[in-house]
Amino acid sequence: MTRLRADNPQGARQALAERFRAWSGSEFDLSRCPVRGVLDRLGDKWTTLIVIALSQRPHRFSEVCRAVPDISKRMLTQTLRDLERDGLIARRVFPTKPPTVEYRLTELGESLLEPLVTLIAWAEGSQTRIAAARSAFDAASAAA
Amino acid sequence: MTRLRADNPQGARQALAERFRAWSGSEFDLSRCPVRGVLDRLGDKWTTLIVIALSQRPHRFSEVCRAVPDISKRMLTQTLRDLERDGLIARRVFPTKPPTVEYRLTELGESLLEPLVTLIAWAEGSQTRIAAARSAFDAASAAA
DNA sequence: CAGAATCCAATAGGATACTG
DNA sequence: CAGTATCCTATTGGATTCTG
Repeated sequence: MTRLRADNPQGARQALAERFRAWSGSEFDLSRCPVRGVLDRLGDKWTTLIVIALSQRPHRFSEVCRAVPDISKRMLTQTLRDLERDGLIARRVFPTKPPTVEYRLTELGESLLEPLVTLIAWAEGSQTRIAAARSAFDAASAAA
Repeated sequence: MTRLRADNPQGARQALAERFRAWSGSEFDLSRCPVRGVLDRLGDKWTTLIVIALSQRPHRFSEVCRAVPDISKRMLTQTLRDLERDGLIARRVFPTKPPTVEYRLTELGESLLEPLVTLIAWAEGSQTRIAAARSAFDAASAAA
C-alpha cells in the first residue's frame, strides 16, 4: 500500500483514488473510515479553536474558556473530554484548593498542527474566491 | 503578514500563534474566521466523501449517489448545492431527456485536494494511536 | 433522471443553576 | 476553580412522496 503523500500536487488525486477504491471495496463500512472520525471531530464547533489555543501553551480550564470566545462551560468540558479520549490532549489535575486542572497537547495532538495549518492556509488563501463565488451564486439565485 | 507555511514542523505552532492573535484581537467575530466556515463544511457528514468522489472524474447526480454510500438524495442535493455555492464544484445541465446533470470540481475545488490529502494522511497514520487512546480512556473510565 | 417538498426523529448545543 | 446536572430550543438529517 502506497503511503499517502501530499507534497506533490499531481499526486493528490491519485492518492485519493487509491484510498477511495480501498474504502469503496465490498462491504464498505463508514465507521471504518478513519478520515470520517477525524473530520467529524475537527468539524465540530469548538475542537479547532481549542487545539489552536492549546498549541500555544498549556491552559487551565478557565483559560481555555476565556481564550475561546463564546464557548459555554458545557461544550468546553465535553470537547475537552473528547479530545482527551482521542489522546490529542492530556489532562492533569493538581491537588490544590481550589483545584487546578491543566490541559496540554500530547505529542499526537502536536502532530495534528501541521495538517491543520495546511488547511488553514488553504482557507485563508481561498476565502476571497469563496466569498466571490457565494455572491455570484446568490445573485444568480435571486435573479431566477 | 506572514504567509502560512506548513512545510516546517516547528513553524506550525508559530504560524498558528500569529493567526490566533489576529483572531483574538478585540471584537473577535467568529463569522469572520475563514477557517471556521471551511471546517464546518468539511466536517459535515458528506462533503469530504463527495469531494473525493469528484476528484476522480466528473459524476452525474445518481453516480455520486451510488459512489457515496448511504447518502440520501436530500442530503446529496443539499451538499452539492453548498459546494457549488462556495465555488468548489460546478454544475452543468445537459438538455437531454431525461435530464443529465454533471458535477465536477472547479479549479478551486481541486486546490482543496492537497490539504485534504494531508489531513487524510494524518488520520490514517494516527488512527492506531487514536484507537489505543480511546480504549485506554474507556477502560480507565469504567474502572472509576 | 434529477431533484423539490413535507414530515419527523435524533442530536447538538445554549442558558441556568448547583457542587466539591 | 472546575466542573455537573437539568432544561429547552434549533439544527441535522433520514424517510417518503411528488414532479418536470
